[in-house]
Amino acid sequence: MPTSNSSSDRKKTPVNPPERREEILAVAAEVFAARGYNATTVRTIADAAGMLAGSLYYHFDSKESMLDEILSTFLDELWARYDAVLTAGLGPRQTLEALVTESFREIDRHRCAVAIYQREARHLGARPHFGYLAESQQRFEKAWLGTLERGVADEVFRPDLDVRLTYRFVRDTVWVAASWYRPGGLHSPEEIARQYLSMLLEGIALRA
Amino acid sequence: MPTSNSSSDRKKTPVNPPERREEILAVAAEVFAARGYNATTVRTIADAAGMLAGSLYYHFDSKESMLDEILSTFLDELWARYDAVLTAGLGPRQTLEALVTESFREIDRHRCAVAIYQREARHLGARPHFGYLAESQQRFEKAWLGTLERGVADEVFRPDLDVRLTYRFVRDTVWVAASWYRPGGLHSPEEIARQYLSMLLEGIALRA
Amino acid sequence: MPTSNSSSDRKKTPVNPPERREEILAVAAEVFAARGYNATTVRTIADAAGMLAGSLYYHFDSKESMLDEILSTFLDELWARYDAVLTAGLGPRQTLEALVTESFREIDRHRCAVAIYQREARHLGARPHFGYLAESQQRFEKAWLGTLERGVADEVFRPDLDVRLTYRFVRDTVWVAASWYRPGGLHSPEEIARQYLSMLLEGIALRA
Amino acid sequence: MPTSNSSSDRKKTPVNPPERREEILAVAAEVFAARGYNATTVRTIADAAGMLAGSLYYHFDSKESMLDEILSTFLDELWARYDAVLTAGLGPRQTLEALVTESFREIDRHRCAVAIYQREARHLGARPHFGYLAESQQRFEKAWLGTLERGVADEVFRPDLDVRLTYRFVRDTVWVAASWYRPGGLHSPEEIARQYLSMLLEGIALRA
DNA sequence: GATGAATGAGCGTTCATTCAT
DNA sequence: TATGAATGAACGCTCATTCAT
Repeated sequence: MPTSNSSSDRKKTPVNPPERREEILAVAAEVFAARGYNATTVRTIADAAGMLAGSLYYHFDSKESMLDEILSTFLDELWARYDAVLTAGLGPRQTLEALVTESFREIDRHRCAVAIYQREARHLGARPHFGYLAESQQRFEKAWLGTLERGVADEVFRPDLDVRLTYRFVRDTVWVAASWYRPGGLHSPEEIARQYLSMLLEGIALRA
Repeated sequence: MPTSNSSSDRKKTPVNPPERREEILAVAAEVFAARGYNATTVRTIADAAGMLAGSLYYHFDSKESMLDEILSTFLDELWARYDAVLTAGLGPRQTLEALVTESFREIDRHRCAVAIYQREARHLGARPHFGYLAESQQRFEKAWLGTLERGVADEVFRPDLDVRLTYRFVRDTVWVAASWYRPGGLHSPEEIARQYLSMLLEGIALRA
Repeated sequence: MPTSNSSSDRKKTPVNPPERREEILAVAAEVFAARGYNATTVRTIADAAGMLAGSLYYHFDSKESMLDEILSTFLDELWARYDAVLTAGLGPRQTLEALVTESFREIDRHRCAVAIYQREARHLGARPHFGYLAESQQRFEKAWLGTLERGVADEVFRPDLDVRLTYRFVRDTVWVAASWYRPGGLHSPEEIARQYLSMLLEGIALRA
Repeated sequence: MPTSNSSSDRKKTPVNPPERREEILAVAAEVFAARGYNATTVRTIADAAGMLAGSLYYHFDSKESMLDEILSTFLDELWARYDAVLTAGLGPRQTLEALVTESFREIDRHRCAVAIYQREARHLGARPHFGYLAESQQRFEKAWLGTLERGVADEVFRPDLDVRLTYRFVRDTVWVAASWYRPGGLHSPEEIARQYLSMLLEGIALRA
């Protein structure tokens, strides 16, 4: 189908300026993820983008606005996927599986943004402009905790589960994966999700 | 009564220097953990320690040397405990249980150091002076990976386990706990370890 | 009617370039006067002129060259008027009255240029390119001082006058008026001149 | 009188640290007055104070806080003197004379601050932190305008006076003097005041 | 004539560090 | 032991200016 082909081409050939912004943003995300936001200088970003520090300010208002755009773009997409899962009318186990899978997929697509989020969300959430980070955190907790609780109520998860503790364990394991995951490596996001879900649901002990 | 005298002196007049050092170090660990090493100024540490920034340099060579001492003290103690477990001749499941338990205990004792380690180890490991971080990382991997592999070989863990992936999941879940664990909270380290091990070994799904 | 036709064209299509220049110059003068030369960015001027900063450089060599043109245009006109007065063969009192009146008229016509001149002349005079500012200052002093001295010699001004001091007082009062004068306000330039001359010549005290 | 002598000495010998602040402030005022606040770099101030730019921040929060301290110190003193005059129960002519004299004295004491005030007050007044500048401006107008109006009512000033215009003329002449006055020059502040008052009250025209 | 994108110098400010007292 | 004052490098950012299109 040549039509869909040319439509995807349109996104890859550098026809229009807006792409420069996103190039810079990708570079910035990479550096923020590698060294931390505070430890990253705008000169480092500019170097990596092949320009001078001052030139960044033609495209962005500030270093912080780059961070903002990286994080909010990521969260917007994440929540689009999560909401699709949460409104699909799945049972608790299927919901859990879908959330885990989407999470690892998101790490695949936005590895840097996730890593930055992990590192900076807590202290950034305090600043008024980044209030959406704290909000997201709460929606997140509600989604996961609710799913676990529903699973216990529906008797698909163990009745003796400490759901708060379990929520934390799961949340951490999933997201921290951004710190070691490399796209194009041995495991696809779906494979990682499958492995993790197997461990989480069935445990690692061999059954008698 | 000379006993009570010397005891009250200890709090008012600086009898023995080592204590001042450790006070400062504890304060430094607290703020490093809260705000990140780079985002922490020596003035913040000094303020919290009730002195001026310059005065810290009587006790320490540099900001980095404080970080160094915090991390190496923690790792020394961690490895003392780990080595005790690893040389105790336990089976793989008991070894795993003991390592998890010791890890949560270590988080309880050195919460700040663990949090700092999590945040900074990767990029610090590159600097020659902090080579011991990378070394520790490797010993760590060997201990956990070996235990998992031994468990699979001994048929106490599932044969279909991807041990590398499992290692990463376990390592992350355990150590990231430092970011939310609060000493003196609802759960003791041992309780948290028990809950996590139950989840890890048996899974969260309800058995038929 | 070709006349009205060409007259309306002049406002819509850019027939002759010189007009664009002067539009920009007027805009620049306005913002230089309002915020000071140094505090004015070329972007501010360009915004107000409805173009991008870089585009200004098609019309002008530099920000400084705009300032230069504003000030020299103003001084050229000022001196044309002053010279007309000074060569008219008037007595000292009439000369003084005419200079004061022409000065307030000039403020009316070139308010911004006068305000800029007030603010920047002193430190600009040092730069070689703006030498004409210092020259103008000297011709200015000669004209006013000479008139005052002639007035004392001719016994139309008080013999106990400190002419240097009087010169400064008069000069300052006249030119600083540019900072509060608004064209089209309550008082015409001639009315202001009349009031000031009345005060200057007769004093404000009520005579017995 | 040795007592008054030693008391003035106490201000010149550099005994205590607070004086460093004021040295820097004096230097900053000098440079602000000479080149304008915006055009002055902190490096210029630091150079003139014999230190590096960063060192200024040990003594002051910011460049703006230096400006603030310069202006508010000046205004505090000015208003102390003005209030003394205004509450002394003098007649309008004596009040006018006293205000003019105090103003020139203030120029003598705080020449730089006055020059800075002249240049920057208008646009600074807009910023909330410098609201006191606008307030001062209003008190100022009230004091002078009131005195002139009282003088007209009491028939010591001419009945045909446009008091608003006269106020502006007087205000400008007095304060702009800061731009040419040099302490220790030919004329004392009192002498300048006497000359200006003579001109203002009696006029410069020779009486028949 | 004007734009979009970049340059490079310099700005106000921060901060780890030093050192005489 | 601790302080007060300074250093100097680097930081985020601004801005006059350039230039291919």
